[in-house]
Amino acid sequence: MDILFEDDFDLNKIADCGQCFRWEFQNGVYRFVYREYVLDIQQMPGLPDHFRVSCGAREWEDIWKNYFDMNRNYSKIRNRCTGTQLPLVLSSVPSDNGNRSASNQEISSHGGNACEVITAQTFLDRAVKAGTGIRILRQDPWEMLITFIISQRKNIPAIRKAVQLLAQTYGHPIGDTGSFSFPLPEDLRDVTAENLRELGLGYRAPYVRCAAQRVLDGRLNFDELQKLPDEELFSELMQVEGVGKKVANCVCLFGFSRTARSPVDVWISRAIDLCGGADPFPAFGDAAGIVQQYVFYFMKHPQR
DNA sequence: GACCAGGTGGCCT
DNA sequence: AGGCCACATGGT
Repeated sequence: MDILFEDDFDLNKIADCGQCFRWEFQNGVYRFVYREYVLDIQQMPGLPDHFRVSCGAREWEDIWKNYFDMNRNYSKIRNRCTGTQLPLVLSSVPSDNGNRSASNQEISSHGGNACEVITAQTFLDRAVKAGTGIRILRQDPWEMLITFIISQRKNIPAIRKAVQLLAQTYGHPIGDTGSFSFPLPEDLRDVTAENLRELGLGYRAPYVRCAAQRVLDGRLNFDELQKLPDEELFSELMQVEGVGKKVANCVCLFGFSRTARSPVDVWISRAIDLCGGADPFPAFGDAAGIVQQYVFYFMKHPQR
């Protein structure tokens, strides 16, 4: 089935902005997995708004439209969040080191860093522009909890590998797609922390074991958590061993679609420093998490 | 072979 | 409340 998207939708950025670790890319086609569903999706060459998906209209409406957060207007949010007035804080950011002018190459080859001084708002505006096309996926809360527990002190390729291994080992094949489901708490009922260590999870293994146990014995109930306001949801998630502020906020944002939450990791922490030291994200209210995500992408792709 | 990665919990002032 | 530190492992 072919679809025309009117709003922001850049598959490269959606996949590569550090929110999702279960996508694959092959021959121009992206694959996403949600619970028992697998979607292959590709942008039609030369037609930026046209996409071809492997599912029919029914599955798109029932599953994937929600997964891709298609009921939210991202271009409107971008317009509302740029050009606003923040306190004037000057910061030096590395300037466009992706260009290939001879003089810049010379500077960087001698270890020097060309910098320019801009305001925090200019920095944020550039980040939003660079991240245009990102959408915050509505992923499975349990999968987000485990994934972001695993994510701590790992880089993104390592997270992808660990999550993939976890699915291959304790999930199950989905039809004949070659993809695997993410293991449910029941799938981990008889899996020990030692078993999980064998996957290379290191000190995170008992955290994953503990999270599964909390769901199995009813102390963690995702249907109940859905009903809680942001702050209470956040505190409940913080009760899980190995879940601190950052992971709890990631689960709120990516698993419960709480876009007012803005996780602070090492990259966002650097961005906050560039903005003068005060966290600028909460001021964006319900869009805080979305702006944060644009900035996270921008920090990792400064040349765009 | 350093250094770092979408951090957290515990212990110390 | 805030500053250190160990923690397991793999990517660059």
